[in-house]
Amino acid sequence: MNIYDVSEKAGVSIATVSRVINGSANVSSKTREKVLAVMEELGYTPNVFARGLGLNTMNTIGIMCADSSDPFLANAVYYLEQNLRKNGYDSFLCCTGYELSTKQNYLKLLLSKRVDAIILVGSNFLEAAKKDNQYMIDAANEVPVMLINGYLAHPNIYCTLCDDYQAVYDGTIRLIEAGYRRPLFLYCSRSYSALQKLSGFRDALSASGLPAPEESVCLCANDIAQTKELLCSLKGRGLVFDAVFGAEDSLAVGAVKYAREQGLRIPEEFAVVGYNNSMLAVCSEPELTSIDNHVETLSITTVSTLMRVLGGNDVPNKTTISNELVVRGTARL
Amino acid sequence: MNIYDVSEKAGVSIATVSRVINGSANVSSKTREKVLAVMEELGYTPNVFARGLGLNTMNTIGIMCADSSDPFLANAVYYLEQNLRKNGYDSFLCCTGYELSTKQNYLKLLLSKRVDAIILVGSNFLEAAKKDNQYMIDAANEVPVMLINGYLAHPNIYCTLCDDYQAVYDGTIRLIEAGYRRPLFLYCSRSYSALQKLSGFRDALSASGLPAPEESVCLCANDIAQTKELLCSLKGRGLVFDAVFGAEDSLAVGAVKYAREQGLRIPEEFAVVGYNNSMLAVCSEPELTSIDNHVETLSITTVSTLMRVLGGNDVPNKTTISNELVVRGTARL
DNA sequence: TTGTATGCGTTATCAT
DNA sequence: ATGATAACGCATACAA
Repeated sequence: MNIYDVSEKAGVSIATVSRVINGSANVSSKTREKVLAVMEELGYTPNVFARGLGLNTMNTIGIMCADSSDPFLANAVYYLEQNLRKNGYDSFLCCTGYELSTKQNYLKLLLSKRVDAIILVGSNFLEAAKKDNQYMIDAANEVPVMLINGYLAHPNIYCTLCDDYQAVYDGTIRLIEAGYRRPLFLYCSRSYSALQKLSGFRDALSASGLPAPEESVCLCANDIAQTKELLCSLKGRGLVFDAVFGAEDSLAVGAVKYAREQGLRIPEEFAVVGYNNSMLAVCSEPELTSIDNHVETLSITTVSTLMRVLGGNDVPNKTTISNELVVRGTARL
Repeated sequence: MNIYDVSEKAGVSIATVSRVINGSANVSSKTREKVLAVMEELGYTPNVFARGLGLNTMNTIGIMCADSSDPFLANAVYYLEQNLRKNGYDSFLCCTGYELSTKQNYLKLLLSKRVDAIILVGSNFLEAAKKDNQYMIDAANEVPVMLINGYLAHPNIYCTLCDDYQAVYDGTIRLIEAGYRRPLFLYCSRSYSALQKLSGFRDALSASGLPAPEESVCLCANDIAQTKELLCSLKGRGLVFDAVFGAEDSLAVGAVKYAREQGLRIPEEFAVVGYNNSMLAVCSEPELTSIDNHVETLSITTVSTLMRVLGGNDVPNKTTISNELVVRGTARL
């Protein structure tokens, strides 16, 4: 079943059938209807490979994310897929894990599949060492590369980020102003985004004239139970803190569990702020005060930016979305 | 940059280059190495479209799920993608939403992309009306269709499910034996899986000789806060219940919040059991006793079954995985 | 408005 | 073991 079958049955040439398929104006409406009728009758579908061979595109976007079961990434993937489809693009999904070499391989693989663009979701794609980001630059030489929550200045790389630095800075200031003088910052990755948050926290301490000892920030595992244990042991070792700002909601939930175990009243004696405003925030008891980074907006913006890029428009390389502090029970700010 | 460039530079014909690419045995090792060297030097990558045109496949599997941000589905998608890739297949992701016509369209779209098989994740793809499942049967006439958590008896449709009926049946029995004589079942969808769970609950009540009035099961929204409200209003209307079995963890969390608001002690006065053993389970306070449906096993089994099908093996149409009750704080069973 | 002929980059068949 | 050449199904430049 191919274009020849249709053309034969419709009594026209394959060129005409092709024109109908591609909505060319140069077809008489009578011919068009005849052809459409035959296509319908035969249940004809153009062969995407033959089509791709000529056009060298299959209207497909490669999406890479480290782990699509992470709630933030899962949401992003969902919104991306939906919006890409609205624009007539399909999505090739790649869950790369967190290892550099794997990411590099998968990116090459996507390119070899002739995707029209690549979207990298999550700041974990940005490596600390500059040369380790070369693979993204190489990719950008072939197709547009979109970064969600990461920033890399290079032609044909377009970044959409939420202002993590500012969000944590502002949130920390509000914690301090609310009377929590010894906030502790927890994070669980050295990604671009995590480091931004970290800076925001440190700068807020400085700006408030509070001491910012090394112990006021702590790297930990992205796990509720382990976070609780960590906090217990920190407390056991004499560290004093009256609030926890988690770089992820899961860390914040761990802090809530810690407070409960220690018999600390939330939010009177102990405050907790999370990040992402995920389902965990409303699951927690009390519910988490958390920063919403507007995943949906982030995703929609990325797609619309990409569409403009593919349309040949001139587009800014960096778009920043502001976050929002959602106040709930763990911190009345 | 194509196969001709390579053949020219290597001083062989394109046929030989093609043989090298495809690992044909009929190439002298000397020639092979020469060609490989040239390919490496030129950074040559075969054109997937031309390849697809000849082979009529691109080693791609279509994955459909209603909403990749649902934790259960997100996990499944993640494991599927990983395992498919291990087997040399790429994944086309489609988030279809819950509307029938949309699902039908997306399935057709995947077929038109010439995927080698389709995996439908989640029992929400099975409609109550038999004729509404015809679209899957149509698809099965073209490529293997894999169902995760759904059952449809038809050639070329392969189902992998966890035994939801048995899991809920057993769990309910254990609740009753532990002394909770008035369990309430909450569910939030009419999917195949949800109905299985419902039957399990009802049968457990009967088997225990307990009355099973219509009010002992309740359809509600998949939302923590709304579930809590619903339970409060049920209680207000005089319904008596001392345990809640939620068809999803989120419903169970809602029940925990309800108990807290009512001042009921968990698990002494009030027990809660969830389903999926998701992150919500350990986030909740107390942590949820929940049924683990082994998403990873489910996904791995699906992929390995698919590989056997694609390999031309004879494969059973239905594989059932048993679940496991994970006991935590909300019900000491 | 319509048809003819060619190219797209492979794989596969057939010779050699 | 290797090479020449015909599909594969479509889009498109060009001709009519």
